[in-house]
Amino acid sequence: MTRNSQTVPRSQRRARTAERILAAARALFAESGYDRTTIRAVATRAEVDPALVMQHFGSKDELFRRAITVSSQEADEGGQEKLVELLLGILGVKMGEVSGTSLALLRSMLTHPEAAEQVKAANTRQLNQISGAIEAEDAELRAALTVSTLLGVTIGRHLLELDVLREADTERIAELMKPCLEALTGRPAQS
Amino acid sequence: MTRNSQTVPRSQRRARTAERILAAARALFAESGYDRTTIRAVATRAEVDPALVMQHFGSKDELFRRAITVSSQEADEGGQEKLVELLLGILGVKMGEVSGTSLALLRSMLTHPEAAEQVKAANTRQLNQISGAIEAEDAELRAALTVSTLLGVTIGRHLLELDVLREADTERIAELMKPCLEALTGRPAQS
DNA sequence: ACAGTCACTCATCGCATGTTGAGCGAAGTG
DNA sequence: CACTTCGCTCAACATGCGATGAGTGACTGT
Repeated sequence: MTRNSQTVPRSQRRARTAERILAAARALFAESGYDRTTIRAVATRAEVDPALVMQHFGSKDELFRRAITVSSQEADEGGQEKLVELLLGILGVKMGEVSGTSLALLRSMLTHPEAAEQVKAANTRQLNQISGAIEAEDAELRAALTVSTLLGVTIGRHLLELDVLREADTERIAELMKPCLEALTGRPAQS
Repeated sequence: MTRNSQTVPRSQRRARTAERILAAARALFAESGYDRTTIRAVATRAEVDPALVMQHFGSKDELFRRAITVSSQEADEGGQEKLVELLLGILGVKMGEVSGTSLALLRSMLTHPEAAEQVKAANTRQLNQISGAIEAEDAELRAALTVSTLLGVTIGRHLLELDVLREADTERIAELMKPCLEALTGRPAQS
């Protein structure tokens, strides 16, 4: 009668509550960031004792690490399309349905050192991918500006929740951003 | 022999230490954000007792409020130039020498509710100023995207401190961003 | 059915933080 | 010089946090 009073193997039950805790953690980290999210709050949301969270993840930092770690398959998906299409894809991924994992990460990137590292690493990855496809000079700088630009839009839309951006249609945003990105990348795929 | 062992009037002396505390607070808030900045740390940096900080500002929240409040003259400067020039001006202001006040505000905007409100308010102000000058349809949306874009670059450069952006010359960045902004605003001042 | 395992809870600790009030000593005032 | 004012410090409190370790009861395999 603890929670899942079904015939579920013990190991699987444990794995499920672990996932439930992780989901609660992701949600709260995404809402309030690292510092303002307490283990107690995560436990409450997961309908579990705070101590259990510790038993599962060892420490708050480790919980956070697990919460913001993208499944590395999720990270590397998205093939080798044309540049701007790729960028709009990033925009789409980041805007259409940004994963709770990403939001948790982004929310804390300005205040939690490791989150910042993680974001910088992700940026570097995208940057390399993009800059290789830019023919113009200053390819790296252009790529960095491009990524930052997209980051800004994502922040405005999902973290700050600026009304105008939140209400706007994803496709319309992508449409408006396209020439902007083309300009930054040296217009590889002009309309 | 406390600190300024000169013939300084008492009121002025108090005002000076208040300013010293405020400066320390701004620096720390800009470095670490609201939650990770402790009153004790501010006091230490200002070479002052923690209790004195309370006596001056009443609470940590009030200290933060004072630390992130732009002097309202500083906010409204920058005349009515042509649109893209204005934007590049914002870029310049935000990039060349971003004030500690702004950095303190920006650093906490994702985790501190009031900081978020403040940023959104500032964004709305800029948004109105910009959208009025855009002739294309979706003026508001375009303006919001423009502001978010600049926000992203500022974050990447000064908060995340992405290497490529930090090392880049301000003018070069402005130069690269110009066509991008023109595209977003409907190219009002084409080269 | 019995013993052991294991997911989970309870009570509690240590610590850092924001905040407070009493007190000190130098600057100001008559 | 007496007396007050006031900028400032010291010691302490209350709270909420992450973290710990002993305990409990249900599930498991034999």
